[in-house]
Amino acid sequence: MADTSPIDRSSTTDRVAEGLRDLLFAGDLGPGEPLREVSLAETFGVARSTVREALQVLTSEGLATRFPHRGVVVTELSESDIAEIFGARLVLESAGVRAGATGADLAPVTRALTTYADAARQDDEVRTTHAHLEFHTSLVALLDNARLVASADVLTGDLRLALASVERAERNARAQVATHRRLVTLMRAGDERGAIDELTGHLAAAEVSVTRRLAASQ
Amino acid sequence: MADTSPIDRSSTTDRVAEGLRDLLFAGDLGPGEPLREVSLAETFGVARSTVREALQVLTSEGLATRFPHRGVVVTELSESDIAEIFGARLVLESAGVRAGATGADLAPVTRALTTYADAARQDDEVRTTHAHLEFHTSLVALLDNARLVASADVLTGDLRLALASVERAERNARAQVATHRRLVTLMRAGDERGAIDELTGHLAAAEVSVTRRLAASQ
DNA sequence: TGACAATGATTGTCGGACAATCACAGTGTG
DNA sequence: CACACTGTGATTGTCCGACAATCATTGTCA
Repeated sequence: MADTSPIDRSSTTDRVAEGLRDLLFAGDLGPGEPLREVSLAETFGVARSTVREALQVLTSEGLATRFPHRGVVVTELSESDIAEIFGARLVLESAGVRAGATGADLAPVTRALTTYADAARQDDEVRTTHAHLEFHTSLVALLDNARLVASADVLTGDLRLALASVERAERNARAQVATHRRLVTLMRAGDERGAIDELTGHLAAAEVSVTRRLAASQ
Repeated sequence: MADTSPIDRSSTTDRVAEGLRDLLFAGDLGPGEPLREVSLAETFGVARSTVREALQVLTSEGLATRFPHRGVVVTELSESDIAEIFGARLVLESAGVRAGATGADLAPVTRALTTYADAARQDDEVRTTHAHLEFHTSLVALLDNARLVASADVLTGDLRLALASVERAERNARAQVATHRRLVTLMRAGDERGAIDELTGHLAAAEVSVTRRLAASQ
């Protein structure tokens, strides 16, 4: 349990937070489920104060929500939350696409696209989803702005959380990849308008897909 | 000290965090200054664990920075940090301006502009600065997306922090107001391109101003 | 001068304690 | 029977004290 790796620079709090993130993303803890301090302290073998700090980290990332005097629960996303997340992503990613269509170095994006395509070809759902999100992050990264990338990461984290509890069937993975490849091509050609349109369409489609799946899971 | 207001729903941690924010924004605690847990606990009359939680809040807001085993210090912004902040603001606010130029209700923006102009007319520097930042936030608010507004708030918070230690001479307040008024006019006219250009120019000018002042303060 | 050890300050984590608050079940009353 | 009230247990919010680990600094010695 206490894996004291060669050089473990991370604090106990960080490790607990990481462990909790894993649980959430794996779907072991579904939205709305309470995160009790004492019980978590026991399972992780740490003090309650440490768990509290870890929970505060998760809360500041939006993965968990604190209700005063009632505890912390796994964040539940409403339909309007989903809409907000996709709206925010559109703002950030389209700004990245604009930069990409007007000169920014596209190498990182093409690299992300390649790994995405590879994962999809191998029908590895987990890796595919991850690579997909990585690709979108790479769009924001075109802006060369760590703060914006961090914001984008928070958004995708929230999404992963919402989707963890839902069966992640993305049968048309190949078609998805083609869409993204088209986006990159448009950027490379400097077609700003076209690239933005492609992105907008893709995100809109993804939003309805996510919303529908989420609604179905209740 | 313990002002038990009529209905005080806030936790001790929240109050300490708020107190710390006040100290930072007032410039009482300059960038780089350490925030010692025990000493803060004594001055606020609370336990060290409570201070730790408050410090974690400040840290997650970017106002403070934690160096493992060495403590928390007031965040110091480098020149590249400033550039990043303004870059991020441009992304968020120009998206808001786009929305404003294509139909979004401009009432909140005009209201913010009015209070800004009032403050500037009265030569109230503190209020003027605050209203100025409020105006820019209102641009992002046009997107009707709480997550993006929160991100914008963090950015302006970082800026306020950087400027707190610098003498806040904004002698040309009237000219500034005129710039913003022009921006609103362009939005109202639906001149997307023009409004974006106006915003871009304004932010660029502000960036050099801030950078210069910050460099001079060393 | 420069490597090294001793020292003091501070953080990271632990454990326990207790009041305040919440959720809920049981009780009594109209 | 509906409804307000009260008691009870669980949980959080906050406090306190403790101690090892780490860092910064100072003093020592080759």
